[in-house]
Amino acid sequence: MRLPEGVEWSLHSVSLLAMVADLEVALPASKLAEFHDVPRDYLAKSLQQLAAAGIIESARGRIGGYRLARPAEMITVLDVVEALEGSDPSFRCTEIRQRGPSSVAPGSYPKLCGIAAVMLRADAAWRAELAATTIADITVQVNRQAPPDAMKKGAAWLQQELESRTRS
Amino acid sequence: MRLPEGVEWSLHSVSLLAMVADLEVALPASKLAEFHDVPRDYLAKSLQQLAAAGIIESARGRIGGYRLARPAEMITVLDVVEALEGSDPSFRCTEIRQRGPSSVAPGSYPKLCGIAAVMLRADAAWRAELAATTIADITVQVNRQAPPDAMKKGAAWLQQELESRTRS
DNA sequence: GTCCCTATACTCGGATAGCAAGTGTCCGAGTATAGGCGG
DNA sequence: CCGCCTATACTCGGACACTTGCTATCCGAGTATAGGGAC
Repeated sequence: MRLPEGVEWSLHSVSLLAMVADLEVALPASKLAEFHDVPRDYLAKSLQQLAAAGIIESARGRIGGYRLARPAEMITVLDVVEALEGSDPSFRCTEIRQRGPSSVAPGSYPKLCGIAAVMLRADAAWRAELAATTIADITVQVNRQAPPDAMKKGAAWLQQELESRTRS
Repeated sequence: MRLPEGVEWSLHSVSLLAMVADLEVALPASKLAEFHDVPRDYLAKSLQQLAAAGIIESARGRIGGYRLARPAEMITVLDVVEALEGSDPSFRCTEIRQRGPSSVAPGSYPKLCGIAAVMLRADAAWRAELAATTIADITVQVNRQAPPDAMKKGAAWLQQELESRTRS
């Protein structure tokens, strides 16, 4: 069981979008990919899913790109993960208890077998933990813990790249 | 992110082994597969992993098969899952924060970036939930909630299949 | 000088290959029993 | 009749195809700007 790379890239990208939200500019997928040094076109695939889920907004055209669709405080890590992975639990009960030589009438089984119950409980705990942190929390921590030099370099790179992209 | 089918099959198989532990007989993979109506050879693959992890014991030969390696109270659901999936977290941080135009000397970054911290926290919560339930808990719940008819049919089938398998 | 129009450069979006992992199956290695043979 | 030996039937264990989903890439659709031309 492995989460796709796109999850990590998306979380970093959304966090970056949150940090530049004040600038009122849209960051194109190419810049997001370059900033994180990841494949542009594949990252774009994930960004499209985030846009379809209403987490970020896309704008086409010359000064197009992506921006947050709502404040970072209202975007949880779970929102991002579920936009990419879906909301189905990782464990899927195929009801094998109802098959084989011990099977009886389907209606006589309890709704959920004990094994599925445990797995779903664990899945719920996982999601609850992801829902407890917002993108805003991430940015606060980044601003607090990231190396000052890295912050300056990143800000400088962004400012240079975004010159002549002032929103009319 | 999807858990393999083998996880479900293994949990059911281990639970069944726990319920017949008193009989002092070994259940072969073929019987376990038939009981759950799943592919025998592929289930065997999972059972081998469980045996390698020390959760169940295998015996070859005419009256061979699998049995629990220790009491069901000492086998958690997490033990079974990790025997199959490994103990690596589902999220793997590739340290993309250290790449791209904002990168600085590797030593200056905090040990764990905020995003990885959240994901690993969620992973820990998932594992903690799985570790809180033992196979013995599962069997208790099965004995309590399973349809009595199914229990009887299963017991009868087992008794017939296991005739002439009395452990010397 | 001002307005409008067109060409352009840049963007997102979906469709198209390559690869790893999950899924399913097969055959060989190993062992306890059952039957036959010899004493 | 009793003990030993061999053949057998059954088991686990690892090696071999197939399918699904993740990874990576390409090309077409759409839009705001910039420049040039007409008034």
